[in-house]
Amino acid sequence: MVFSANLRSYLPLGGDRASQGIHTFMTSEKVIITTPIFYPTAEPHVGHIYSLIVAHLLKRSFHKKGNKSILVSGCDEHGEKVAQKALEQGFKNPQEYVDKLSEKWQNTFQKLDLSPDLFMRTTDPVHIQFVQDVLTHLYEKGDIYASTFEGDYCVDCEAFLTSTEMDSDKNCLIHKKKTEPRSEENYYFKVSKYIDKVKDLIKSGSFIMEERFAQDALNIIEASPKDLSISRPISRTTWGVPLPFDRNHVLYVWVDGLLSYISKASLSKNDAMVHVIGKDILKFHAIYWPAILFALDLPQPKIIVTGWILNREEKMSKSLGNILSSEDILSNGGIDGFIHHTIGQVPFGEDLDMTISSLQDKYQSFCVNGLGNLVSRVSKIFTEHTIPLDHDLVKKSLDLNDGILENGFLYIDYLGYIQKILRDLDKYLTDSAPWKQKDPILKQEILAPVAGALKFLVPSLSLFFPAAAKAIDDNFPKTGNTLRCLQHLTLYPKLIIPTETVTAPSQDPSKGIKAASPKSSTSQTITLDEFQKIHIRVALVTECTPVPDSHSLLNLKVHCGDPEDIKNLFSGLQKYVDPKDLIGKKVFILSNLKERKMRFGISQGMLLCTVDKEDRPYPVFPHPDSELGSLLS
RNA sequence: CGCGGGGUGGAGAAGUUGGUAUCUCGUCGGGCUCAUAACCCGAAGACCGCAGGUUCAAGUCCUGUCCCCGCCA
Repeated sequence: MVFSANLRSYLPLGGDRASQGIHTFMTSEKVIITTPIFYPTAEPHVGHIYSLIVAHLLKRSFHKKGNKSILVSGCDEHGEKVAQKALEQGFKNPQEYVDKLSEKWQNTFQKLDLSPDLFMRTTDPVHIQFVQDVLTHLYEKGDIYASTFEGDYCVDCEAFLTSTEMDSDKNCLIHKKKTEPRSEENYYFKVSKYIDKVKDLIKSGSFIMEERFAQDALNIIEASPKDLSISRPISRTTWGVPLPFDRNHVLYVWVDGLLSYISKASLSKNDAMVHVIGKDILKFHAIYWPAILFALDLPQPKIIVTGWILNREEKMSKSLGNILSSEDILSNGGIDGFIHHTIGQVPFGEDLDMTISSLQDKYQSFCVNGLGNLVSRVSKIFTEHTIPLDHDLVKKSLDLNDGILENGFLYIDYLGYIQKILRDLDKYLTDSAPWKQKDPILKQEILAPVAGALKFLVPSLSLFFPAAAKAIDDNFPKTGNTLRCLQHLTLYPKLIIPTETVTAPSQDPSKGIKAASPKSSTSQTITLDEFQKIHIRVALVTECTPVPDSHSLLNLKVHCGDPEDIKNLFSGLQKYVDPKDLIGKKVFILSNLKERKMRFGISQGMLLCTVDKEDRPYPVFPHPDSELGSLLS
């Protein structure tokens, strides 16, 4: 792919063509990293969180390379629509409304542990003063002029319509009403004065990450009006920053929003800037924003365009009801699974599919079964040893931190490489079988390189999973060449999925289901037919003994009314139930479960239990009068 | 013919300058029992959208064609 080389040229990961981009950052006083500022009336969803994740990842990368940085995110609180919503919701004034909303956004970020260094609100007096200073400056410079806009206005939309929003007779497609020609006085920013500079910037290749978006941007320039309308008359809305030179107008929200990147983070000539944006807002960041920065004689940013997160291949939108929220992330494994799902799955700029079950999947396979389980098995038996730094596994981990990051790895590759090392460690453990080793010294020697490798992976891991990395680091304290292990560490709890997924949703070939709303996908329904395939019967326990060599299993012999037809069952109840208490009891078993060979024998069914808060199992007992063999129905 | 992206095992994706089709998940079989029902090994499964062409050789280059998606506030 073309963009790979391009991407390397300015990400802090380094690479062949790194010189220009990296140089900018390495010599800069600080790097301002931004996400888009969000529209507060929306519910925070995975798309917003994706851009925050990328921004945080960049910040940690810059930090690793020794750059100072400040992460800016926030809410875009002005504009006609916000004012309108505030009114609808019965707020006295828009300010009260946005106060409430932005608090909600800040709380969400905090809950996800993704708070920015600077949470911008465009209603902040400092920001407003800055914006007005900028406007005054541009006005005095002659870059802003007044002009009359003529167009087709729909009274019900309260907006000028474009040709696609009207039929051939200039009727509004939404309201089916004739539009009226209207003219409105507006102020314009002279984009045209700087457009050649902007084009050159785009063509330089060090501005926008992927060539295809650069090409997009150039196409958009050709198709756009020469100058940008930056004001709205107060007859339409008063909820915005007043133009300092004409109090009958307020500033267009987009300009207000763009300036929030620097109004409090204070961009100086020696600073650098990276904007993480979605591809839908390319126009403002790739054309108007650089033009404004040129006009202000400030340094130009780099732009990282992220793709969309799609749910069943539809762009997420409220109307489709297929938005995955921050709550969905938290209740399906949390942020680390999400990070692996996004950063580890597609390069920046590509779209990716995400559903509740894919979120669960990523969390379960990478976090729980991968990293979490590895840490668990090592920390269970490892106590204390010197680290052999010459071991291959340890060397790989060290290399990853010292060299490979500088060597043109993309994040997606980098994360993949970490995963590869984790697999190597699992394989090493299986092959060298330290649990078979009776001599504690030799056992420690086998385990030492794995613990060491984990320890040295910490800086790499912390790029992506700072909390988990810290937990590992703390659990394996190092003094001199000695590594200790404090406790058996469970990094990621196993995901408890509230309802049984009877059929794997990912296999579902029906394409009609578009709105995989959180609600419907957590309470998946099955048909009666499907339920009737499940045979849950009353059975009598005839024998019950602990399984030798097992610390958790009980071996049960049961029958469903015919004493000749004995079924062999295993159940992990040893720690919780006295075997004698079960003998002679009626229980529920899943009787048509496929036979499965286990280490201790053949399992021909499943004893049904429920669990308490601690996951402690309790067998379920039928009514004493229940007939043996009768079906639960 | 508006611009752009895409069609590769059941799912999601790699596949730079043409040279043995790769990875993750899932499925099946085996191993292991330290670990969170986990981990390790192996296997099955792809007419690379379709049709032509260039070439000793095409997922990759060319032409045509069908389908999906985004943008044109």
